[in-house]
Amino acid sequence: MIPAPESVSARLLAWYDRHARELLWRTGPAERARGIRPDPYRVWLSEVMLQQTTVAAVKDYFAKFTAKWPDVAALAAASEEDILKAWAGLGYYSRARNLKKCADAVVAEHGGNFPGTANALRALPGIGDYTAAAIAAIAFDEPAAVVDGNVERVVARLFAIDTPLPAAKKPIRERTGTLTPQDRPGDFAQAMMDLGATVCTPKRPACITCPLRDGCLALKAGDPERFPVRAPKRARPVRRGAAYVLTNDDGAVLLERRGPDGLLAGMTQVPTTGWNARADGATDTSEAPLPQAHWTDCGAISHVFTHFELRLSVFRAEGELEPDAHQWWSEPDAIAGEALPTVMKKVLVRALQHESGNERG
DNA sequence: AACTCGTGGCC
DNA sequence: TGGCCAAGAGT
Repeated sequence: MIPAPESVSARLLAWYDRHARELLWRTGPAERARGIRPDPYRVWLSEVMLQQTTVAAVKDYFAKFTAKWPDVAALAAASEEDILKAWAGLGYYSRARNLKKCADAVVAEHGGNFPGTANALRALPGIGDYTAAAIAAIAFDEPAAVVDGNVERVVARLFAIDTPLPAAKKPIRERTGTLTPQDRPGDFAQAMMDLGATVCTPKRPACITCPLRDGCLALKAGDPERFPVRAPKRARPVRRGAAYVLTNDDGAVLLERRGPDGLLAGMTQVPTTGWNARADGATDTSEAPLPQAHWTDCGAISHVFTHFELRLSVFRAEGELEPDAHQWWSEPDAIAGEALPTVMKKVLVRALQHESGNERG
């Protein structure tokens, strides 16, 4: 006997009314009671930031972005470079580039207002099936099936779906569609995600407090943690290369902008060997800028990307050179504002620590 | 369908 | 410690 849809949505919404998390981008219960809809711009911005990213990591970035760019027109007026600088550290940088493209499209093609249907939203850059459904449901009350990782887990358990992901995505979406109510679809979606984040967790789910425990087939089977079943993952290879931290007499660091495609596209880095996901680079100073300088070995840093681990040998030297077209000297006060991904911050910290260590020694 | 694309927190 | 995985999208 499968759980009845009306019972699931009613119990879940009642639970949400008591346990909803208060988040910057949500409207509170009082506003919802008065029929005040959340701002589609803020819903969109939060949903893009939350793609594969935790609530805790997003909070400060969301506050910074909405203070700096309070509406979609302001964001469209900003440069991609400034958006990448503000996004630095949050990861998945194609999201930031698509954010700019999407803001431009909303202004140019939709008169500065987000379209109000999942179908139209789906056509915008950086908005896929999940984000289109989430914006449509939360901001526009469309009963779209909102399926993220939380919902996949909740629904796979509720119906004891043992088909491994990603093959299970289609049946899970269909089940979610049957559960989604015509009334309060946005609250239903957010309730499913809150439930997955706080009760129906990947490890040690708190089934004793779950509003859906009566109908849950995974709990009935005695092992809710077994769901969702996932296909085995591939091994993560180690790649190697070298990074070169060159400073001049003013203490400025030589930086450069990465190309427009691939890993960390458009972001800032110190000069490095040509490491990528498929080929190692040299781990010595053979590819360093200003090769005649005295390069000091500062040791290595390690950084884990989604599908490979990168170990970079860090070298440091002092000297002057004329930056080429995509390079510049970044003064000490400017470095914090550069679009430096975390892996490059590790490189700079390693070079700096090594310098202070030498001074002590 | 399979692969690329970041980062941080958790146990 | 290292594997897991988090409000996925694009190709």
